[in-house]
Amino acid sequence: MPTPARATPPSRSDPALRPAPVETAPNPAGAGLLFLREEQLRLAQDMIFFAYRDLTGAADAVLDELGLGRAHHRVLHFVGSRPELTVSELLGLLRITKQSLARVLGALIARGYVLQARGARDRRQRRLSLTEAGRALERRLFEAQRERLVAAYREAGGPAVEGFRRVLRGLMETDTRGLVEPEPNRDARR
Amino acid sequence: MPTPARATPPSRSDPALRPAPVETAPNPAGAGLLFLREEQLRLAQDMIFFAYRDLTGAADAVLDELGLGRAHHRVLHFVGSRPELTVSELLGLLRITKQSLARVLGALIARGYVLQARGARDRRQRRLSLTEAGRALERRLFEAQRERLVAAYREAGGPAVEGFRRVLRGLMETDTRGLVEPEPNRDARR
DNA sequence: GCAAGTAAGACAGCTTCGTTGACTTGCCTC
DNA sequence: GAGGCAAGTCAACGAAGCTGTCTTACTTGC
Repeated sequence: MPTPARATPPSRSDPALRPAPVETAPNPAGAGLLFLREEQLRLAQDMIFFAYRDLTGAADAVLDELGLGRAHHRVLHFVGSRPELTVSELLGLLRITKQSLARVLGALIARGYVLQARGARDRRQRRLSLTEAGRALERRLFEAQRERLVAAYREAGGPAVEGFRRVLRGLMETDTRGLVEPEPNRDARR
Repeated sequence: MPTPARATPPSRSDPALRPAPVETAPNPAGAGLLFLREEQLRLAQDMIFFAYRDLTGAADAVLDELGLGRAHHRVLHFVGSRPELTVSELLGLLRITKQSLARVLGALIARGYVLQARGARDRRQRRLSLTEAGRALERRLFEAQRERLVAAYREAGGPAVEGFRRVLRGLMETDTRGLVEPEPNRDARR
């Protein structure tokens, strides 16, 4: 889902913009172990889009101020939470090409937000980490989103959060799920 | 969160790329009506990113085949589920500028996927809808994502889905929530 | 009936962020 | 020492955002 953009809504007014009800047989009679009517799935698509759009958008003010883009934010986010990350690991997380990353990462290094250090075991690698300024910026960006996250979790309540995680986990590709496991049976080597 | 991109992961290998544990006081003792430790929130950010990235990516094969992009998909999606949508309503949903939309929408009209018709009550408006070809394409795109959605919902189970919705709803801006209400107390006028 | 405001679209130009392919350098592993 | 992987670089391109200004057609309110 391409990044929802950053325009100020030209007409935010009042819209009664709910999705039209789908004209299907009203619950295919017996089909429903789970209410997987198409309309439900489409609603999920909408909600994921809106949530992503708005959570993302919450950090824009900070980014604009510094002349950075959302791509920079993503890099700061991942480098921040996974210090010693290598370039190719980062590429795999973001799922973009080396060239796309190079521009963004280069800018962050040039501005003194990110550090590179040759890997100790494998000196071809560049292990990435945040500088002090990088940590500070990442924190500002995080804070900008934090309120929204906290409010959503708190309003929804504990069991809802548990369900939220379960579903999101199922939406991810199987080989990515290991990155967000609750139980940290981590082993030493990378 | 800018659109996750469409590159083939250059090195998808094996990474033990979990986020590093945050060194904080291990659960601020009594603070937790809800486990809102920072680490939990960061995990949510990761999961939302990955889920969005992968759900979005599921439709790419179809889009590539037709030389369309994710922006086209978003337009087809919203026009498909909200027939008679006006241009400014669509702008409000996508949160992009008129010019950005014009390019994408223009392409879809030129290729015969989307129709415009002057509004009956207000003839300045152009109400959008899908042509037969547009409906067919939108369906193909939907099917490409459906499997993933169904699997996630089914694995997670009913209560989890309910929680998933509650949290997503809380992440959205308040004035967008009305668009995804379960109870349709819709009124006639738009 | 006219003025003001709104919906849509067009033109011009820019930026960000994605893409490809080819090539180099350094380093590890066998 | 050969082969292969990690990283970086150059060149060129394309998609999809953004800005601001302007026109046209239409509605609405006075």
